[in-house]
Amino acid sequence: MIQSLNEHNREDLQEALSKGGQKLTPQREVVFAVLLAQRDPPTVDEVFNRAREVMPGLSLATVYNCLETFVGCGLVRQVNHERESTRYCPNLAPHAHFRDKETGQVHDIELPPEVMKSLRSILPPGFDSEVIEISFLGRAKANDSLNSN
Amino acid sequence: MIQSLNEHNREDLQEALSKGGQKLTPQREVVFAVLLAQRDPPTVDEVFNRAREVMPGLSLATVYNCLETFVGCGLVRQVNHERESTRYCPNLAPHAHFRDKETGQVHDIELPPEVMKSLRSILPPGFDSEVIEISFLGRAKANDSLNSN
DNA sequence: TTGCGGTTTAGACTCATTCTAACTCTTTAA
DNA sequence: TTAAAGAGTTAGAATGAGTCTAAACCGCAA
Repeated sequence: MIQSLNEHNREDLQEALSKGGQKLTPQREVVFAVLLAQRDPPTVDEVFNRAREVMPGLSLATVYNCLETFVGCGLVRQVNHERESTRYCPNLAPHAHFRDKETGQVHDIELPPEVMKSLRSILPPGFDSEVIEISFLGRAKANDSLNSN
Repeated sequence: MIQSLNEHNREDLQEALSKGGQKLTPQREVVFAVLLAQRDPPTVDEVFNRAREVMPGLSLATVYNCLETFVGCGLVRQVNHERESTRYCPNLAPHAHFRDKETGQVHDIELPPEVMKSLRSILPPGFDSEVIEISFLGRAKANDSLNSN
């Protein structure tokens, strides 16, 4: 079940939004709370359904808007896997994603700085990259609850 | 302009297809030739348009079918970038993709074995991965024709 | 109180991709 | 030689994630 944001998280959200010139709204609070509550990370549709339990009038368009706003403010990251629905994850530390072929679950994989460095080193001169996306596809045994929060 | 396949490439195609229990057809030859002629790598639509110059009756559905068949036979790789149209690339050596933020061009980046190894090493025990996708987003100066073939 | 800008809403729209059913071609069987 | 079967191709309809649009809403400043 989705709780509302605690003081700390609300302040973080507030601050990040106002830095980006955006306001804190009830809808944005709920959507953000959903993201923090269960870091699947969820698709827009999943966010929508979870948020509606708390705010039944919420519209899908608003969920898209909120998530886009969060991305713009650097609060969450988009995660794409092949052609599947985009997922949104509030983990901002550099990390890769592992997608379980069988269950479809997505796990965060920590990215140590030396790996990041070796990745950056393979770029030919003249290539400058801001974003690196790494995703694994495979099978994960047992460890079901690695990144449920 | 798209040339037809040379002996060597036709044989490769032929062999890969029959290994996968598939036949060589005129349409598959044309689509494969398009992929080899210009390794953008192209979207389905681009393949479709280029192939139609040579085979005007070709249908979009067939292009989708051919490409899917090639992927199944291990002849080409799908490349996804965010939510953009899927691209198809005949480079099977392990490589990452670099997408130029400004031009939208996609460049292949070679992946040295030691980088592959260090990537694999960050997976927690129990995680087994067959496919690793790495994509950079950024800016590439000047070197426009790095992987036009 | 009125007006304004930003936010939210429902529903229409877009567009890549998939599905479907008819058609063609090649091969095998009679 | 024809018939039946099976794979491949085709056009067009269907799907579904995401975007757009125009109207309604809300908090705030004049």
